[in-house]
Amino acid sequence: MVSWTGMVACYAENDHSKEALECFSEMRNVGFMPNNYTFVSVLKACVGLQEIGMGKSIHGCVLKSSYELDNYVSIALLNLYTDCGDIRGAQCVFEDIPRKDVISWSFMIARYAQSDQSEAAIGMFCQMRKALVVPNQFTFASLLQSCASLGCLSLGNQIHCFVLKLGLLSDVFVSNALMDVYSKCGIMENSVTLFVDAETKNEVTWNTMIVGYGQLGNGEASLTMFMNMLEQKVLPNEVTYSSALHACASLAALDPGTQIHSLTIKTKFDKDTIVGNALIDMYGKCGDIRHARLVFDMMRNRDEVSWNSMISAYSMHGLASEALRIFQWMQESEFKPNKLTFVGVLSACCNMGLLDEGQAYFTSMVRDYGIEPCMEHYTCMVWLLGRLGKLDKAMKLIADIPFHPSVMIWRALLGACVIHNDVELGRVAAERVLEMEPWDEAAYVLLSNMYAAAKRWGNVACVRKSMKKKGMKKEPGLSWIEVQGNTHLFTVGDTSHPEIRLINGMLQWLKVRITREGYVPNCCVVLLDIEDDEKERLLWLHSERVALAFALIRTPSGSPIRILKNLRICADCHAAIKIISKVVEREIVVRDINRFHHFQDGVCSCSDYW
DNA sequence: ATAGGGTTAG
Repeated sequence: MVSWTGMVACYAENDHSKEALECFSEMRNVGFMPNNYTFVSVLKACVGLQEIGMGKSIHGCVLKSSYELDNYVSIALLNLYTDCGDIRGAQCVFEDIPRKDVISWSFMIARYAQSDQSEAAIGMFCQMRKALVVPNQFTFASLLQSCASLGCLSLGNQIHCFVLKLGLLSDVFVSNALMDVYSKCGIMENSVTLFVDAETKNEVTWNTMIVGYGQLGNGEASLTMFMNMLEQKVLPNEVTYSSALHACASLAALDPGTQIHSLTIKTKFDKDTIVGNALIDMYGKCGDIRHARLVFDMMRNRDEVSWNSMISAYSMHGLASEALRIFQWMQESEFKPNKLTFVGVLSACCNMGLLDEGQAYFTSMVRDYGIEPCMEHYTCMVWLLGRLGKLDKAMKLIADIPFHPSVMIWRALLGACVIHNDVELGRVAAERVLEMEPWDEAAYVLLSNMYAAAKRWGNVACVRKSMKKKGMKKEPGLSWIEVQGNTHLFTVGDTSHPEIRLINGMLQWLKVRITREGYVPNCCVVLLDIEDDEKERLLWLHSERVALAFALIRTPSGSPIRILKNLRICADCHAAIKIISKVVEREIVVRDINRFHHFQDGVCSCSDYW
């Protein structure tokens, strides 16, 4: 009997699952009784072959055998059930274990945590404590994972104390998991403390910090962590690279992003699907749509995220036909469009004002793909209708939304009202926004702009007053560019730059040149109660123009210029930059709060619809 | 005699 068992075990251990199963059935045919070790080995082979049915029949054998459910066999069974997604089956096996030890408890907690059943994982831990079983580092690592995904700080603190009491903080898995809890709860200070005090650090330790900062929107800190990690000679893995690229994307930092891309090529991590997806996203968000597409084309193993990222990237750049071509191609591939795919597709239509197409995709999404529209889909449709001036239809759509409209929906409607000067509806939209987010300064500013456009200066003053009462200020218009690794930031009428005299000279020259090409200042965009020549002067102080002038001085001729700004680009700057792109023969990319504009040869990729 | 469990990402 021992030799039969030894054979089954040997096969199972060495990845010969098929032979293990054959050996097991032969053993039974010749009438030998399997023991615990035989069961463990053959169950392992079943999991390896995904032979769930076989596994369950062996479970039957185990129950019939004279052995009481052994802890080793029970773990093998738990593994079998959870591996085929039958966590309830596993729970039943677990309940029948006569003497549950720390390993069986920890196993169940781990599997609940991994299958997104955080509450169940925590429930198991409570039962475990009632059963007076002492948890170990494995238990805590899993428990903390659930705690992190729930973002439950009070529980995290309790577990932290417990960990300290048991002296388990020195375990790198436990301290990593605890750091993650604090970062998911938004308390990076605590994560930093743990990070600094950690006895042992591995690449996961660093990744947890990089990801933590990234998810809290602190791209700079995330990138700094990444650079420190390189300095400390800790080897990055695919998680590191994808997260660092994500930070670059959030900062629209093309240079660091490109450098990290080279690092991934050197280390071969560029072949990783998730890193590839992060590269598409990074290039897209940094304004380099051609490289985004290049990465997409070179990818060996795309997943749905790759397709979605490419569609969204094109959409962000106003290249609706490219976005829709990728969507078409996706449908011909093995991947099925999901919710996020349609967010990309609809926003592509939205960015180009393709009303019929947008409506058709919206209908098809529900009818052909069975996807229930979510808030993002409705936001696209409201903006699509509203932007085209169909404000009543947009309003009707909002009324038809089966759930409570989010602040994004009202913001979209408000934006459309501003463009079409619908003061009354705009006021309603602004009120809704401010009900939900009383500190939304953009809503106040848009409302005030609308009143100003209608020359209702009394209302303007009123809005300004209520802002002042709350101690809120208008978000200043900012533009920035990256030149040789340095970021240069400009505000409206900025005179603080050391090279301001050169910049002003360049602006003067540009003004003369584009006036000769037919530029006429559009003073309507200056919403102040002042004279036209003063308005004209103010237009030339807009931050994007100052940034552009600086870029023309400080970047090599012929290279593309990338400008980032925090607000929507104004109509006059748009007109001016179009002509400038022709005069200076440069490609000028401007990313405003919503999207990218590619100016070249006197035209913009947005076809003047934005 | 011998066999079992864990963290990070789009």
